[in-house]
Amino acid sequence: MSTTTPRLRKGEVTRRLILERAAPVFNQRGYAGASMSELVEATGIEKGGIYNHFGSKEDLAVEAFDYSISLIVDGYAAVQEGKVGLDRLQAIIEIFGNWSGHPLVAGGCPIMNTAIEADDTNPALAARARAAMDSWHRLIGSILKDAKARGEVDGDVDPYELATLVTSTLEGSLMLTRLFDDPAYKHRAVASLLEHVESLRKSPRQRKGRANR
Amino acid sequence: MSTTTPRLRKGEVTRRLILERAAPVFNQRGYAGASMSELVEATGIEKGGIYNHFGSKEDLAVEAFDYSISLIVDGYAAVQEGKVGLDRLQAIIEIFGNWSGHPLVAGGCPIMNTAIEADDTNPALAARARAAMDSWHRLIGSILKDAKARGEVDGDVDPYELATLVTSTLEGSLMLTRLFDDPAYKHRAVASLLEHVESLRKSPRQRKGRANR
DNA sequence: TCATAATGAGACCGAACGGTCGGTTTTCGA
DNA sequence: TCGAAAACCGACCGTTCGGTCTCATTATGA
Repeated sequence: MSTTTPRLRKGEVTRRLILERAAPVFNQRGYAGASMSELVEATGIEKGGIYNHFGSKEDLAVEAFDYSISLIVDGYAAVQEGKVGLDRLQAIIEIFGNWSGHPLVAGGCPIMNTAIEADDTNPALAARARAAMDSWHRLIGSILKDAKARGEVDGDVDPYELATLVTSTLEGSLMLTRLFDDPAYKHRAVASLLEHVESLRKSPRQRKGRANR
Repeated sequence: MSTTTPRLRKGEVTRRLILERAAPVFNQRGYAGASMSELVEATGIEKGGIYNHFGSKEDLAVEAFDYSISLIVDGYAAVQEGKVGLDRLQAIIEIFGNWSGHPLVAGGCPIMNTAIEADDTNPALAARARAAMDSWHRLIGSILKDAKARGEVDGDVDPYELATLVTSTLEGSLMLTRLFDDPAYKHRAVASLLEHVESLRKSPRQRKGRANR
């Protein structure tokens, strides 16, 4: 009616609702561990209704994964707003240890969960996980490039090295935190990474290049 | 008769064979992803034979996990032989990046795989994963304690911090390496950790105690 | 308004699931 | 050597799996 009718088809609304509700189920129980009957219960949509929108359980899982990733992308985009250079990276690292109470999607990092389950079993899901991880690494790479352009860090800091270190440490610590249900693991990793990133900053007297290794 | 006859019962041989062959199946396909028919195929033992030795699929999975862990414990014990102090830790970190060709058990780290899959779905398996991770952390802690006793590192280096950092980074990088099928991720993490551990060593002129901070 | 396309419910399908069990074969101590 | 115990097989069980299909109902554009 009144202004701004997005004119959303009914079916499209249902489709999105299914994705919203299926995403955490897949993320918590895994692809093989999540059954259609669980998905029916979680979505409130009967099986025929679900299959009206998605061709197969795998199709649904792939789209649900992409939906989860979109939440994460948005979330990490938000925390960088108004920051520049290395501050952006540090903001990302910091927030990683802080959505404990309100995780972006229940069940831990969907990229890691999917990577671990799908690498030997589900090529389609593994490919999406690779794509998501690639984009995450590009984000870190671009931040580092930005920081270099601003003269915050030396040019010889390797973006691959940094992205690998940050990602590995954060993901690994999240695994530990979830396994032991103790955020301390995550906090330790965050502290260590923040320190590491801080150490990359050129101090004024380091201008001459890196003498130490 | 003679003290504990080695005389291995036939059934015990079969039982161990089942565990040996089931372990990589569970590790690669996950608990939910591995079906009894796959296990029958992998072990060469019919279903009735398997259930003759294990009460349920879950029992088998738990014992197979413990078997995988025993391989890992033995493997990491071997690489420390003849080393002392921080060298032990560095040997562990180095070897982590080097069983690429001959992994201890196919499908990646069983602790991480199990932690990721089981934390929200299978309390029994999650508990075993916690126990295994605990023991791993204690190993790192004891190495650090040893290194402190030998005067290699300062007393205020926190063992929890170090164990978390090493474990997180190694596990996370293994996940990346498997996701992209590229050992470079693992190698970068190993290099970074070796450097970090090296930096913990007291240089001779640091003997007086830590004046800074 | 009304024809019709879109949507959703739920009964239904064959296959595969984890698990059981009676019967046969193998093992091994006496 | 022999017989009881151990080990093993594979048909079979009820259940649940992912997926299909028909048929009301609802939404929508002309």
